[in-house]
Amino acid sequence: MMADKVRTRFAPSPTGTVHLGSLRTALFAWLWARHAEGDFVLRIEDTDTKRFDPDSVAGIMEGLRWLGLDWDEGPDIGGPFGPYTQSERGALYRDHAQRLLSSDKSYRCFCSPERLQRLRQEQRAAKRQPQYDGACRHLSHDESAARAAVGEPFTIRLRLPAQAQITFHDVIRGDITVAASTLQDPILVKSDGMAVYHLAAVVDDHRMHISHVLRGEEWIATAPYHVLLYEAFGWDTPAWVHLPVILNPDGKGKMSKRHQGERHLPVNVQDFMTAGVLPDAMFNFLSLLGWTPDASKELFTRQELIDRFELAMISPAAAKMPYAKLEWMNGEYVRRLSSQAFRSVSTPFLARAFGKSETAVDQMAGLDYVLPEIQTRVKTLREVAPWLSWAFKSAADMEYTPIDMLIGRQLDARQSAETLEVCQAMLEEAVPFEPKVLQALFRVAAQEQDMKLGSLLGPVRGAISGAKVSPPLFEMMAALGRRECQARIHRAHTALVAEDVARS
RNA sequence: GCCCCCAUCGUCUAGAGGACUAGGACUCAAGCCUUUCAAGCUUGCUACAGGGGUUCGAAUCCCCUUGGGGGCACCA
Repeated sequence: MMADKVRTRFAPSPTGTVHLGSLRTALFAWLWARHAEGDFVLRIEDTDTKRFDPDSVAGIMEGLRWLGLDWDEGPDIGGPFGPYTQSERGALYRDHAQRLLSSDKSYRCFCSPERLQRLRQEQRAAKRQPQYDGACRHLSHDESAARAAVGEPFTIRLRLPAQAQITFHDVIRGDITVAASTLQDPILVKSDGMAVYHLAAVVDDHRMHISHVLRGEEWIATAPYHVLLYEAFGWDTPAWVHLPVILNPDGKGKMSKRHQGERHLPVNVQDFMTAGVLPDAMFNFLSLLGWTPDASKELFTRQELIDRFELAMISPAAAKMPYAKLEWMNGEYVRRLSSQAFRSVSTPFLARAFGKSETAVDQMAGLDYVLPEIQTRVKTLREVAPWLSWAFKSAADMEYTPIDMLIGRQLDARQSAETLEVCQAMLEEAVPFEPKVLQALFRVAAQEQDMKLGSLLGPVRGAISGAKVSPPLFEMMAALGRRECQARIHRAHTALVAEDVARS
């Protein structure tokens, strides 16, 4: 046995993408390994061939890398205790099952799935706990061996020892005691010869020297089987750490997509990636979901989180996923980005939103005027594009409907048109065509017209952006350039005049 | 139905018997700032699920009730 080195693992089954709850489990396991300068292992649990999705392994790795969780051993990089994919470890499990069989700690069960299902139904109907009735428990060695030799299909079940109750220690919750009467001899090996999770996970965790098993609390109910298996093999158990589940925002059940309806709240790692959540923000946010390193603050660097992480400080209570807080935190991280960094992380989102190549977006020099302004206005990167739709159009594409967007506060259509005329005339004077110069000019104009700056700017904002709400005007204008601004104002003016005629 | 886990503001949480007139953050509301919308700053609202114990003293320990969650597969 190795020294008491901390070794944790993340052991997803490749049946889809990484779910929020799994991601948090992976993060905590990683934090604990890094905190203790131990190892973090990635293991793929694909013993269920029916549900296996070959593409999902890549997705899992992509998600972990995105969050910044690197693994020291895993299917792609190997390691001293490989292979790290359970489907490649079948012989090992069969060998261990055999050991249990020879020592009579397990037995062959010839019951068909149909019989078992019927049994469960009857028990449920009788309001009793669905449980294996132990039909094959006392088969003689000879009969068992003979039936197997003839080729009759069988599973292997663990023979639970006779004891009143089983107690194990959970790092977060303390001792948990379960009455043995609620347990049944669990299947270890399926009739196709493949190990079931319980066997595979226990054998692997032991062989891979996992010191702390972090997993969701949905595993508490089956933990006694694992403890009993360790006992049957004569091995020391790892420390058990059952993390609380993450609930839907409405508190109804575990986080899942089906509960979100039309709202499409992000649930899988990829959802958060496409929503434009920053990995650093997600890392910070997820760390604080169930754990508080310091009650007086919310924003922590990765290193601070690693340094302070403590398993025993994790809350045992399930939490409803606080999306609003994630958004807020992501906004904090967005605002802390340098202008350059913000531009580069936004580029892919802009390219996708406007159907352009990233290079094309990169070449739009004018964006540098407005992007820093947008940086304070978004919480996620996906929100950047809607602030910039005006930048990806030409004057000819501008549509001013409803027309109100061109009408200034306390002005009518005619007055708004006149305002545009004044501004139009002014644009030639703006040299260079920069936000500061434009601002100075417009302030003077507002004074001369005896108008509030806001009123004067209203129609121009509409003309330039095609909306009543937009990024700061002068930055937009500088981004577009003099010619384009003139063209838009002209077009808007025409629309206003037409409106004025229609109204009178 | 049975077993297990959990329970502080609307939400995420601090709190490990006295430092609690229960702290922070998000959300929400108001004000300031202001070029629309944000951001920023200031202020405000709101909680120990209920009932019994233990104790000089309980949000903190115990029990019951209630509520919520998880589990009860040849899935993980």
